[in-house]
Amino acid sequence: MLKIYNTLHRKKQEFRPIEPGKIQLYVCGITVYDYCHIGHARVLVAFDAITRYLRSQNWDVNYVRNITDIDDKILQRATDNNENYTDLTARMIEAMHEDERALDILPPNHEPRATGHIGDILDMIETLVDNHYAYTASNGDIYYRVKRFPEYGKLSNKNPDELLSGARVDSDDAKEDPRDFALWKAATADQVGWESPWGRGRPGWHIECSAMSTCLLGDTFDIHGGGPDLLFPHHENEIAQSEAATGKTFSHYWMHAGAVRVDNEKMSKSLNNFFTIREVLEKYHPEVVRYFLLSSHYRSPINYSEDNLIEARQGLERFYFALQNFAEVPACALSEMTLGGSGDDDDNKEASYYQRFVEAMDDDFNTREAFSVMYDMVRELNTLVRDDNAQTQVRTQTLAAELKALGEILGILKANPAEFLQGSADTEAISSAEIDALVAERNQAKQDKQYQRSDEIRQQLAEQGVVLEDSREGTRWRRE
RNA sequence: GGCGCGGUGGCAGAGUGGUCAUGCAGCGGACUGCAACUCCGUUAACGCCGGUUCGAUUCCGACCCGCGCCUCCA
Repeated sequence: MLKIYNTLHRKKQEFRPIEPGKIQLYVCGITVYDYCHIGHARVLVAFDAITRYLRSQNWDVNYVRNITDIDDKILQRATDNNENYTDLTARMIEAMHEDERALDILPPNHEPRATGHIGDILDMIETLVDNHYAYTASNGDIYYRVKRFPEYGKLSNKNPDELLSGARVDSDDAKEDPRDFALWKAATADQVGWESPWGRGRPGWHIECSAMSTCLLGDTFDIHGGGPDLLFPHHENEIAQSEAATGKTFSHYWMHAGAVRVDNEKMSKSLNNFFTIREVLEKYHPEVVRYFLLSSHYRSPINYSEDNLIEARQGLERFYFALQNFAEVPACALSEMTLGGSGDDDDNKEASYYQRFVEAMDDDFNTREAFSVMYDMVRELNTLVRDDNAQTQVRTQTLAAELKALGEILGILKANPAEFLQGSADTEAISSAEIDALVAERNQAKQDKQYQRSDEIRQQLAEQGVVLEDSREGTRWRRE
């Protein structure tokens, strides 16, 4: 039974789909005015693992993740760069897609753009105006009338009256009420804008998500997700807009990822202490980044630091150490996964590794718990490999296949083990060819019982961060 | 001030009313020409104070500390 923590009710709830077997999922995507950072990566990776898992359990997931490609920050940045805003967004969208491919993030089913849905946005605003949930202000902007939506604050658990007295809301003279927010902003002829019944203008920040989600998923859908800082006001405003416009419940479940911190400090645009995905990937293998992001629960705060990334790499290496004993790991269908931890096939009382994995993931996507099941598999696998014999060969192969199949659900263990452990040569001081040559020389020395020379070479390579491992099959090496 | 989250062994990080998380690191042993990998064993934790209970890290209450949101940010 799948359980999901629902921000709306602040508790874990059994998941009940609107339509059996189907999940309509909307996740707030990126406002494309800059490169994606590690906080974006967390949301992307979390929902990537979640959708992969749900699909593995035969849910028909319709995953929509939008791109906000018109917004004040975009216009500001384009002005600063002295370029057309569409050139800026096109470049950033391309960069975002590169980052996603690098992290092995599967594309969503739909990736709507705000500028592609201006008509839907205007339709929704018109409905809101007609129903007095919105009004035209003296400055030509159209604002949402928060006072008319009594449930305002239900997602972020805020009292509307207290929001009114909250001094930090800037009181704009044009607004009836300081809590009101813009649905449409008037634009002059020389500014970016679209024609509308209320004159030329552009959409406000929150309306595009209401319009696009309704357009693609219907008035009511199953799950709405996003980053932690979108909870208020963005998601609260989405609810206000959509539920006022349709008169129906907007989303049944709300999921929010935890914040990413950097060296134990809040990461934010204003503190300018954020790392872009491309910066991070220059230093760490994409799977290390994925593993790091999935090694704590998706709702917990997570701390981006050198130490934690190194630890993540070491954790991932344990999987690859086990897998490198196989020339090729066969594929394994999830329906065929039956192996349990006892090592005894007749023992049906013990839950299989796969059952335990599913149980962990069904519990609000507990990826860390899922990893611990996989580590149990690693231990058994290593033991089987060490005590290699004819009786256990089938189980060994099957276990390796199952491990890899589970890794695939989380988007890891897809690399070639040797390549993963050897690292990428172009960023390293010593080339693979040089290493191979030294290894060959050392093996000759070993054969000649010239152990002093052999140790010299080991030492020399160790200083360059290369570790040698002798085995029956020969010497293999990896970069630390 | 309002709302919310959390404090677990050296670090990271799950979980549970009563023998095990897990990973990294440490220690002892096996393996190895030496190592690495691996395996076996092992050390070590549940912020503080009360309460409920036969028994609480786990439930309840108070307290202390940290963090987030309330303003653009995933």
